[in-house]
Amino acid sequence: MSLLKNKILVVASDLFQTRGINSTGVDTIVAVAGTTKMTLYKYFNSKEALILEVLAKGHQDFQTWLNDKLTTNTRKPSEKLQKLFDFIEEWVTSPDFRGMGFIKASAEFPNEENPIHQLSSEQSRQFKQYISSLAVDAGIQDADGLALQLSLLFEGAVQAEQMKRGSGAIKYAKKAAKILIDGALTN
Amino acid sequence: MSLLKNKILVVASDLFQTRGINSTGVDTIVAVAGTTKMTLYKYFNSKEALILEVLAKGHQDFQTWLNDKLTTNTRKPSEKLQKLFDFIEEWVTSPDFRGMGFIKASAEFPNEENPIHQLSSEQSRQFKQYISSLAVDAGIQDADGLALQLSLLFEGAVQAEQMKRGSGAIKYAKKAAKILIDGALTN
DNA sequence: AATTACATATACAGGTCTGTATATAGATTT
DNA sequence: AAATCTATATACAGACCTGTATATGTAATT
Repeated sequence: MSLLKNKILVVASDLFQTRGINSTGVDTIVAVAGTTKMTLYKYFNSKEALILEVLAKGHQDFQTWLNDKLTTNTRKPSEKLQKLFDFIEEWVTSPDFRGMGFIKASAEFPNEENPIHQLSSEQSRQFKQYISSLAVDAGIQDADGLALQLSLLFEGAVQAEQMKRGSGAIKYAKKAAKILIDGALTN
Repeated sequence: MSLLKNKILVVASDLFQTRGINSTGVDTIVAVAGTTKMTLYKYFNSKEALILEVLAKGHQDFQTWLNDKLTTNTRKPSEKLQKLFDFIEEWVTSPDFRGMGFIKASAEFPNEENPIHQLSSEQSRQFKQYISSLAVDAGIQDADGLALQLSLLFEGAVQAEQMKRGSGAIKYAKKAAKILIDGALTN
């Protein structure tokens, strides 16, 4: 991928998260990225296409990062589930944390027929599915149910952290997750 | 309050939730409300002032509704806490449900210095405080901690329901809430 | 009947937005 | 040296946005 294209994606992602998607014009993006609109529209057919790529990249980066963390630092399958929120905490409390793309995007584009909303919804589904696979490996019966509950805690904590940095919500999300996981494991 | 002003508030609230705040122009609002911009700007100094009033009214209506439900249908303090998510489920699954105002608003206005963001943040804090007071009455030690966890579940479920109607997230949020509450009560 | 209060109708100023058109500069390749 | 590729610089069309100015209508009150 072109260096410039990547720069545009990185800058756009940051601006979307910190200022909102609709509030961020392409003029601002190219100014911060140090390029021009002509170049942006060479790599992206429209602003919507740019948004979709930003979302896709953000989700992919997060999933890759999380999966690497889990496979590198755990051995037993049940361990993955229990350490999940440790890594999520690491991610949320990092200074670079800017929120979860699909959460904000779905709020800014509430219409269910909007492509951006649909991608957000799909990413949320995939993340839940990923947690569910961890739960299945850990031998949990209602894996989808637990995955849904954990993803609620996750999305709630990210939401809280987006609303007020340093809220400490993730600490309590972690505690709640532990209770729910332990309960599901002993059943 | 003037009938027209109320009509504008109701229409604006609905449009903000279903199409997004930034994507909804005042022209659309007055067209749907069956009035004109002159009237709108007589009752509201600016679009921002309208947004703030819509948020305030939405939060007040919800809090009033919830509090009435709880005081009418419960006797013991601990009962309130346990029935909390029953009424939240009733609210979320109602056909009129359009999401929680402050969740979407904080996503569309991420800047912490923005008045709309600040009001959203304050409303989130107040709701958490309300749950905490229920927990205190129920004799729970770490009332604030449990309240935070329950509000995470709540915001996560609302987020999930906004993203995909009929996701059933609230059912599992309810189960998770029961586990957390029971655990906190027996400590 | 005249005044007052409220709402409508319409137009527009000034700004911002997306997306494109045109011309230019620099670097690499042939 | 000429051609090609990539990016820049700049301007602009067309649409939409907020907020206001002006003129008109209509109902209630005095």
